[in-house]
Amino acid sequence: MGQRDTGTEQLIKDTAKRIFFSEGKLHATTQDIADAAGVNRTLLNYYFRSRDILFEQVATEARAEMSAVMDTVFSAKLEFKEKLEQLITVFMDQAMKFPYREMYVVTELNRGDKVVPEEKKIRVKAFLKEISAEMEKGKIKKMDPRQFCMNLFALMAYPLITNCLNKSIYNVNDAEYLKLMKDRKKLIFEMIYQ
Amino acid sequence: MGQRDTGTEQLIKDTAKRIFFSEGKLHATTQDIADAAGVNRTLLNYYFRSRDILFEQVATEARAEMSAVMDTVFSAKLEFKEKLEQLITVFMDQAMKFPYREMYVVTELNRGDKVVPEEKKIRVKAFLKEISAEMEKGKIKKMDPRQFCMNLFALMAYPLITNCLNKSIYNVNDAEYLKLMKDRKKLIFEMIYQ
DNA sequence: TTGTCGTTTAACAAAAATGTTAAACATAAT
DNA sequence: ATTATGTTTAACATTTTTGTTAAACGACAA
Repeated sequence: MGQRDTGTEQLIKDTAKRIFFSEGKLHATTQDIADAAGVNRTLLNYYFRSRDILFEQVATEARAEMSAVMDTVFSAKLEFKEKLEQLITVFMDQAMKFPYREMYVVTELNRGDKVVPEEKKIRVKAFLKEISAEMEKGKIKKMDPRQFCMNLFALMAYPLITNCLNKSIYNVNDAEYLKLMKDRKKLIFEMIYQ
Repeated sequence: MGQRDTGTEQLIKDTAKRIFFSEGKLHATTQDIADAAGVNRTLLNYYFRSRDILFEQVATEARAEMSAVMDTVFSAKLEFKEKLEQLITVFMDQAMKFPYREMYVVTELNRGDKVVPEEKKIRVKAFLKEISAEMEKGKIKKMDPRQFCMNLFALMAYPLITNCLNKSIYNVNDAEYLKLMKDRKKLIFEMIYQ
């Protein structure tokens, strides 16, 4: 029995993710993706049956990837401070590769009336508790731990999404921008942890 | 000569903006917009000639609106502290009305290879200088003033964009979410200004 | 009232995007 | 070499989205 697996299915998904998550071309068509992958568009239907299925699969995997990355950090047996440092490193590296990934998930949610699956909340809840504990210790400023979380992810993700605007407004080139983003890792940590 | 102006042109633009900027339906078609506005789709072509022209006009006006709001604050004759408070109030109110406005601009930029117009940078530059001055005074933590700006706008804009995700992750309803967002105004100020 | 002119509509046309089919191709097993 | 089976392609069909046209409508002025 010939189980050939030429890797085309994966290539298509990876290309779609690159276009959506890295290049931020949220309006890309199946033809755009096929062209970028260097394959016949029919293959998208062959492997995924329909555009909607492909797009949703991409969105589902995006959510899973984000969760996976976060969960490795969340469940690590580390002191809060170290955990936070690692979270920033890991998340920022991801966000620099795929700045628009969350945006894709959000816009796909706004498109239909899909509901985000009721998973992982447990991990988040545990992390929120760790944050509260750290506030009690006076290590971080007291506030609603959810606000702390939102602050953290906002500081990491947003500047990368608005890349093109920032470059224009602040007059920075690609290299300089990359440096600014790298510096942010340390900066963010110092900002939210005293 | 009959200059009637039934307000339809404005209605169409306002509806498009609502769908794009408030509801975050970045994939909306001309038909979607016409339906939402309760007008015949032909009118979109009558008033704007083509979809692309309408969409670009919406994007252009979005940039102008954002600039206008910011400029009123930037050019206000206020002490830095008061200016900052006002900026947060004004921007957050806007962001709560149109959470996806910047996203629309960004995705429209990513779509083609448009360049963002070389305007307003002067105002921003002046504001960056004010920030530097305030750092010298020890009022805010020393850092690249561009980082300070990015922090500020990230903290304000991001949680609203990821609304649907946050509600799910943090298990909050609409009312609670609204309160969290309102509280952020004060919280953000206290976070970046000592 | 009648004609003018901006507005709106429905019907039609064109273009763009997606989906389907059958056949060609390639590789591994027989 | 032949067969079986998964892969790829081109041609075609369908659906969706966008654009055009001519006619209907409605307020206003002459």
